[in-house]
Amino acid sequence: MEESKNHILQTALLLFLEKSYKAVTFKELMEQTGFSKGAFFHYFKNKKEIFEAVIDMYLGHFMAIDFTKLPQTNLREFLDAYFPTARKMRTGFLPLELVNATNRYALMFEALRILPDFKSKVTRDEENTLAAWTSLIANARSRQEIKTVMPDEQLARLFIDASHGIVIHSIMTDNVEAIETEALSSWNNLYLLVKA
Amino acid sequence: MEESKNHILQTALLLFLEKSYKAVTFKELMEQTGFSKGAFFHYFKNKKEIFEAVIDMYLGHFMAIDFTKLPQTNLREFLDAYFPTARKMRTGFLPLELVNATNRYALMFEALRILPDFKSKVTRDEENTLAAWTSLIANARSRQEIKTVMPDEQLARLFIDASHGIVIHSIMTDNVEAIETEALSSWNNLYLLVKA
DNA sequence: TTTTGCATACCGACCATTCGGTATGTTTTG
DNA sequence: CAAAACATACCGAATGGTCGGTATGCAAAA
Repeated sequence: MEESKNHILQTALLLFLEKSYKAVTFKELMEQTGFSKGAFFHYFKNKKEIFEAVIDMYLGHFMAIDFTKLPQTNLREFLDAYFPTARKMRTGFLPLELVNATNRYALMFEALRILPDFKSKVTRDEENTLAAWTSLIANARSRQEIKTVMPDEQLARLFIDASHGIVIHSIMTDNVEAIETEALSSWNNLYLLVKA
Repeated sequence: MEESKNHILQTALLLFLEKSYKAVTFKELMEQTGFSKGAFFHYFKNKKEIFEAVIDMYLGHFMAIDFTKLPQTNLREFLDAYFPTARKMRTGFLPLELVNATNRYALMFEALRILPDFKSKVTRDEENTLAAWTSLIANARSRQEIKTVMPDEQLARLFIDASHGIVIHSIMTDNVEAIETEALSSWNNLYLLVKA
């Protein structure tokens, strides 16, 4: 039961990652999962409920990072630990090559438009992220690791927006392989600007 | 002829902005334009060709900014002039409220996945943007407006990525109205960090 | 100057296919 | 044997696309 349902959800996630909601059909879902149509309607009420379940799972496993697993006082250590930790969170769950940046963002936008409840979850996630960074910055400042007149939250925003922006820029320049490297480079530049 | 075709394209753009390619149907296109199905197939070979034409028009009128219309040596003036210029480019063409950030990015992602040629155009656009910013930074540095050890292009990236990232962050925090304000604030913070 | 011929612009009925969804099985499992 | 886990057959609606037709304009021919 739980196994079949998970199999359906993982397969559906891969499809929804590469195509829009409407573009994914039961035909494909059946082919990719090996299940018949009856199985789908046994576990889910309709197509939208499958999509909702997929997004729920996706949000839990892929979107936000668990900041408690990262250094919370030392900014330098935080930056260096970020991507290894992020990568570890996701491995073992899905073929990560398919979960590339373009598809991840496309899926987020699709969910934002289709699922009314999704927006508030994303908002909460992003606010938590901002809070975590802000607290980190404040700690780094009080430890005199950094020194600047910029308020904590605004500096936190510079780091966060840089990481979002690098993804978009990398997508647009067809250079998604370099996202981690470029993010580290930009974070480092920011860091040097505010280092005490 | 040209008028009818434009009417179709503008109406189709609005639909493709708010829904995915597959989710937009001829039924809706007919209702919104007032044209019959025959008209569409008179002007276009099929649905995909309509989408392509829409994206072509969209790219020309909405995406990139004309950097020649902006100050190219003074960074401060450039930042202040950016959004007024950008806004001017777009007015008079479509109801801009509908062309909000979420829909614009969603359309870009959809086009990236559906139209094979789109990626290269976006890439070229983004590379031009980077070149323009880099040149601007170089000028500002040689005028001693700014002073930092960071290379021109990397500093340009910080500004560009900040603007992309702010859009994403604003979408995720459901705060798209504030995009311009926040971008100006972040740009200003960056500016203060590197000002001579 | 009128008529003929043809191209353009558009309509709407029609078509095959595909879609999501249901109703009814059959098999497996506890 | 009863309930859960599927499979199969089928349905109505919607989809993208076609096709024959018409109304209008415009240029060449008479």
